[in-house]
Amino acid sequence: MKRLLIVDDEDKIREVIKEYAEFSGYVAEEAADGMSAIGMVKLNDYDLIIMDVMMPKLDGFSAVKEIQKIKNIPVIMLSARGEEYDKLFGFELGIDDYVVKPFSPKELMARVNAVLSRVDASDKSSQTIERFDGLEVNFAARTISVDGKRIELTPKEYDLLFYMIQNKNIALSRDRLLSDIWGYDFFGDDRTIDTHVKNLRNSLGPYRKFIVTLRGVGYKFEYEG
Amino acid sequence: MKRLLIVDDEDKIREVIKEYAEFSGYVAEEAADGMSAIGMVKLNDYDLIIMDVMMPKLDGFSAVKEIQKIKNIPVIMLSARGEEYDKLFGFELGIDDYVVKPFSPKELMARVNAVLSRVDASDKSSQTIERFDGLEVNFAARTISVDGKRIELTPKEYDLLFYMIQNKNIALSRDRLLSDIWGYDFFGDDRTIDTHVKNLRNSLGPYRKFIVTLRGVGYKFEYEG
DNA sequence: TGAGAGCATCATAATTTTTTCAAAAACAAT
DNA sequence: ATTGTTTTTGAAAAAATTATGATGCTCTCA
Repeated sequence: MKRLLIVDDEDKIREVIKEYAEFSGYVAEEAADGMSAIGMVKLNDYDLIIMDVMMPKLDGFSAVKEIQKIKNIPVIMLSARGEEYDKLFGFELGIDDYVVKPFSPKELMARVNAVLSRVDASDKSSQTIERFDGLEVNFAARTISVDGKRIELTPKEYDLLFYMIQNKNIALSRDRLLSDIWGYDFFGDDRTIDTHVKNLRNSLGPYRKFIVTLRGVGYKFEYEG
Repeated sequence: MKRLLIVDDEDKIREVIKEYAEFSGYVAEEAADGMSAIGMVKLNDYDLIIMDVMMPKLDGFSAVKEIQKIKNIPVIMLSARGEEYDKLFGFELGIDDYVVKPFSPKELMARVNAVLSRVDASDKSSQTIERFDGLEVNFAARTISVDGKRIELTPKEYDLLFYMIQNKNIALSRDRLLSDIWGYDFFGDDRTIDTHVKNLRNSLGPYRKFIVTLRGVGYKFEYEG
């Protein structure tokens, strides 16, 4: 569950955003000015801050500046139409996106989702590595390693391996492999697959054994674990 | 190892300061006037600048003003006794301390230590610098340096590099790069990316190796550390 | 308004990958 | 064991992809 901090001096706007944010599955807290936003950031952990530019006491940019000294939190700035800001200036402050008022809550949430997923994606912990004995496959990084050693594959080898793993322990006919990996419009020889399987097996070294030949049918990635 | 830049038009004074600075464990470089100081700041990264007020070509205050536009570096000003300056004016420029000539090198170094430790302490949390071997990337300042040397990138190169780093170790398809960096409404050639990757690689010198080509897919910033 | 920077595009060179094909090997059934 | 069928393999041709260098366009700044 992600927590958002909404900073705007207009109660109504905060309300609208908060409501839609909660509807979208976020937990939302509010601050009415930059000063109290800073205080709240010190006390709590937020995943993202939505911050208005124009506010009494402490404007949005200054608040962001202070906040970034405390914690590194993604920020989306709200600015009124006609207010011109130097995007570069924003970048320096670590601002992730701008949304111009008036905006639709839906659009704002789309931006929130986008920023958060971007952050998540770069978070190492979300890297899904699958392990099959000494064979490690990292889909996101598009890498594999065999007994701890990085192995480079050709594009088709990756495609083939990834596809077979995603369908592990399932018999895969040549037809199916061809149409799913090569595309329905592939115009070539059945036996092309055999060659790629051969190459892939060679690349996998000892773990070639996971790729099983199904005579008369095709192949299968077999692993029970 | 901290690097100092000593800016003074009098050779003798520079010499004395440099000697004592190195004795105190700093790396010290020299500039004889404001102009060349600016040039050196552009090229290299310094942790602190010791700057004389009275200098030919470009006085100390003006030089600091320019330098602060480029990088945020702590400054200690040297001024002759009798020269009256508005301290507030100095504060606005981000000057951290004043030392009045004639000074003892020991006193000056004490001030240097004080300023640097103050900066270190306060800056820890806001440091958005990432290091990849000899490649330093400062997201906030939108600067990079290669083996300690400041490198200028074009806007697109920054965008590309920053995006790739934020998604390091993740395979990035050309589609994704295009839509996330150029924008979903970019209606251009895939191969445009290749050209920018080429430029970026050239800018990164030895660290071009971090940008890996993923044949049939796109690129990836690869760094394990 | 002229110089320079940055960018998109393109043609070509350099490189890698894919496909093809035929011989050898493996297999399954008689 | 023999035979017909299917798979594996190695090598070479063909195709695809990427790197690079050059070009012209646009925008900015002096």
